[in-house]
Amino acid sequence: MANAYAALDSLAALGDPTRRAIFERVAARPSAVGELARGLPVSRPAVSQHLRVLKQARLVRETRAGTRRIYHLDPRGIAAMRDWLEAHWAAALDAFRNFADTQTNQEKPK
Amino acid sequence: MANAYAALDSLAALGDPTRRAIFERVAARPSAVGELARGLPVSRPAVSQHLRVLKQARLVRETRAGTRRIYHLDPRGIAAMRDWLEAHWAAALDAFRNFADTQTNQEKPK
DNA sequence: CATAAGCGTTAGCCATGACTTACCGTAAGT
DNA sequence: ACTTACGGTAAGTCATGGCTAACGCTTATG
Repeated sequence: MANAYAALDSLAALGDPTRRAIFERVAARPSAVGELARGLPVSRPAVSQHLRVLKQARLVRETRAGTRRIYHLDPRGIAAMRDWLEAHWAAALDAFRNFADTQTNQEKPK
Repeated sequence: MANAYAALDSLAALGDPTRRAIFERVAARPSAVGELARGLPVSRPAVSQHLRVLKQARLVRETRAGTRRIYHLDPRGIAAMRDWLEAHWAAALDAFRNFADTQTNQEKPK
């Protein structure tokens, strides 16, 4: 169940708002560390530490270009989250229908 | 705008492993608070507090049945996460292709 | 009315982790 | 070789939040 753990890591990683901001910037365009730090209210080492977490969660990958590291998205982490979420999405609908059946008294329709 | 924040709340809420455990149990079957607490290594008030966070994130909803509160899934939070993730899933693939192109050119942005 | 069951809430403790400063390694330019 | 730019790492501080114990409210049952 290594995939399941990867999905959990992704969720935990994106739980932090600063990491979400970094993730969305990297999603918009592959960027270097200093470049990301300049557009955020935190220091460069903080960005570096966040990128390490995102990397461990398989959400980003780095490519060295001279002294710079270009970070871009890693589809693996997103795919793991996507699979995890789709499974529970199906369960949510099932449970909801099941619950709605036993509640068919005064429930207002959409 | 409200939807975007809802998606972020969902991600933050599921970032905690205990909340994920509670969420998955509720997803499997609508349950009462004490019932959930008995199957988890934390106290009942802890479960209650986690359920409050999950409720604010639109991931669960409660229904009163006598003195008990039955918690079941709320599709809204999952749908918000799903939409957010699908958007970045598409961006991930785009950025990935885009990155592959600039790799052959050795261009540096900005 | 009295008792019990089921939960939410509060107060407080404590561990996790997010952040900064300082430092060191590496690669490119002069 | 020296200097500059870029970024990962270490150490230490501080706030966030997850947890428990204690309390009170509400509803069912005798």
